[in-house]
Amino acid sequence: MLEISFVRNEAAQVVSRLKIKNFDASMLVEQIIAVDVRRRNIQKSLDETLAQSNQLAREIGTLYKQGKQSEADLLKTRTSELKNLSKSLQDDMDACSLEQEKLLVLLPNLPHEGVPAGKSSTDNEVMLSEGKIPQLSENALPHWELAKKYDLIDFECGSKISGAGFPVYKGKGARLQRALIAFFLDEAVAAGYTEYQPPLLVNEASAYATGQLPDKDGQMYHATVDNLYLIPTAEVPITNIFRDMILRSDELPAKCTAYSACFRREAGSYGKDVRGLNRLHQFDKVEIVQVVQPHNSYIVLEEMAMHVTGLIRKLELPFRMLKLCGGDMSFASALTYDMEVYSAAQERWLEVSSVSNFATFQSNRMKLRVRTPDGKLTLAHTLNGSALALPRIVAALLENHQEKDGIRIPKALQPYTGFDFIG
RNA sequence: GGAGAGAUGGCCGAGUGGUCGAAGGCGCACGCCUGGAAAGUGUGUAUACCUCACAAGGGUAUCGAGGGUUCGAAUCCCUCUCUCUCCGCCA
Repeated sequence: MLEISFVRNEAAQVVSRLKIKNFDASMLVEQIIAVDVRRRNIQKSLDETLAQSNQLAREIGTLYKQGKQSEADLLKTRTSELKNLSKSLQDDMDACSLEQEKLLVLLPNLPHEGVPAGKSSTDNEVMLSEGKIPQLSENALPHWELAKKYDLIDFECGSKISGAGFPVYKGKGARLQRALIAFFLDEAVAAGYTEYQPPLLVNEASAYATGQLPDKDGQMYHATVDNLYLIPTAEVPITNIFRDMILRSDELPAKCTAYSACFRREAGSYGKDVRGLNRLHQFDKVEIVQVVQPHNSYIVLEEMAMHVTGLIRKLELPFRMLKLCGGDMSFASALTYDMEVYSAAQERWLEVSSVSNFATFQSNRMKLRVRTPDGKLTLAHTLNGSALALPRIVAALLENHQEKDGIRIPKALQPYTGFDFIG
């Protein structure tokens, strides 16, 4: 959520910068400012009215103490009018604030200056492209066939137990999952992140703070009896650790990492994109999150992106790094890098990580602030990224490293799997 | 799930209707003291919004959240949330 003071003072800038995201904000900004003017006028009258009744109450108190009953009673007659007035003003004020908030959350985050214009994923900028795309033999298999052949993943069994999109990992397949999680966590800890184990179900306030609510309501599983949401990413509980906090500047950067299962309804997805591990309702992911001071958040974004590319490199997978164009960026992001690995048998790029700087967009919603050394309060910047999402990594690992009679495990992973070959 | 106790500022902790945004202590910041430090000592130390130059000054709100009683509530009443203790259940 953008700050109201910013929208008020920089309305033109808000509108022009959101054009990069193909978002026409002119009407919305106009409405917001109109409500803001109304709100401030109401507050002015409300404050005046309350000041009067406070003053009156003080006088009445003094008169009682002096034993001047009748004079006090006389003053009392004046209070009911003020009370009615302040009550109705308060109602107006509440309605106005609510409306303003409702409108304000409809505004996407402003894209960073470096974000290229564009409509869709085809307009993303390739920043980096690395690794050799393997030349597979004629009878190379896609990962879902490999998973079956080597008895690593049972999709049908998962369907029986839960439904499509809930695979059952088995034997070396299950061990590979555990190995990847441990590997990613160890790498993050080595890079200075503190490991967390967050709750997998969160309340409404948390889902709202990171922006899943209200806009992505239908994408989360909702346990309605207890009004809890299954997390779509560990970003939600981890970032919410810092909700309603004022941090000292020496407590930053706060670097957190967490493994979690992630749950996504993926409403509306279908077709070959969802085949095998490409898109699931439940999957595993290690997330990295940073809370930083505003001045260096973009440097930190680069650093986080490098951490992610380092992981992919160690897994010996061909990848590319994209800077997302305005049209392909998420609502809350100011700048996003996507990492894609090449899945050789499917002959397509798969997104395995998305690293974003949200600047103050999340911190404003969740009132996350830093006190700078000179005593001033300012909103912190939040960033996060997948490091990494497992399923597509597994897909690429199986497909790219397949050989005639099995699958080779990259060296970096071998200490974690305990085997170097799946055959 | 049943019974009880509680929730006050960064922390501890006073405060049962009146000028309380809140005593006192700790912590923190700055100053004095000191050769330097400790001790001592003085001052300051919540947040949001409005007014306004994001200054000073002023106003309003906030003592878990929401509602109510009252001229006036941290203090009384109601609802909810959370924490703790005991019992039950349980990986």
